[in-house]
Amino acid sequence: MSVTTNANDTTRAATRNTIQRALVLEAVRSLHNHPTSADVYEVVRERHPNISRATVYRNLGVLASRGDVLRVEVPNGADRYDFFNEPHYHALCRSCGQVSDVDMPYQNDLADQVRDAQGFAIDGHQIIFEGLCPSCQKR
Amino acid sequence: MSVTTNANDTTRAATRNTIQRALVLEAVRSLHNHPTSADVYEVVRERHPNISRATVYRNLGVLASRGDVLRVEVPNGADRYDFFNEPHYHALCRSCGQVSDVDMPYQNDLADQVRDAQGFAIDGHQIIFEGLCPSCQKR
DNA sequence: ATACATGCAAACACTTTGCAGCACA
DNA sequence: TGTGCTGCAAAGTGTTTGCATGTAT
Repeated sequence: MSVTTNANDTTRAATRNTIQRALVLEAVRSLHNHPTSADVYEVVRERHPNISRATVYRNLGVLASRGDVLRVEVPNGADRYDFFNEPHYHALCRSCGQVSDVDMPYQNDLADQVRDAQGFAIDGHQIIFEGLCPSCQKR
Repeated sequence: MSVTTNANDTTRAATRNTIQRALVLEAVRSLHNHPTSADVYEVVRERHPNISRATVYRNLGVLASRGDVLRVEVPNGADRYDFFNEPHYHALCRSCGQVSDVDMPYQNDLADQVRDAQGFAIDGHQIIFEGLCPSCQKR
């Protein structure tokens, strides 16, 4: 019987483990400050100078859709990435745009408090706290 | 005594009431679907064809900072504007990007539940519910 | 009269995409 | 050995800015 490739493994799409992808993942895991794609690019480039921005963007996308990293979509700013993958909330600095994790219980039943969502089928939420980060408070 | 302009009125910066600004405000007030700047531009252009995008952007900024309209900064999408200026929450359609108001009590004391915000001075928050809008549910 | 506002175009920040060649499985 | 991935460049989207001119007050 000729089984072509690995027809049994339907759990994950065929993806390749390239050096670039591994370096991108490693960079996000090592940077605990919600790096932007530009931050990741700079770090990866130290070890792999020829990598292109497009590859970083593409791999951040792949890793995020796999759940290996968390994409934090910041209003009016570059996306940021988080090595921490449990659902949680973020604080955004109004002044410098820095993002931090916020330690607060996850509100699993928040949508229950919604009285009317104009017919939307709500399946998730995010909370972004706004304020000033420690260093911007001092200025 | 020569009082130059209106030196007594220190409450508001000197702004001019231009046709363009009035039309932008009117457009946001008439569009109850959280228009983007592009939507506003299109509407204003019907009556004032020569208006430039830059003027629309500048006026939306002025009106938002005055509090005449509410700017809704959507992650990964164009800013949207709301004629409704009380604090409230929004729902974002994952599929088409449409934004709707959500009827839910405003959580004035939400920040009290934060155990640790890494030293951030939190002064506000936003909640964005995510899901599918009515028309995208049917597809 | 003067300074804020406009229109235009260019620049900007961030991200995606088309394509030819490369390399992992 | 094939197709997923890469690097490059170009294009795309949304927004801001420099500058000369215009206009509300």
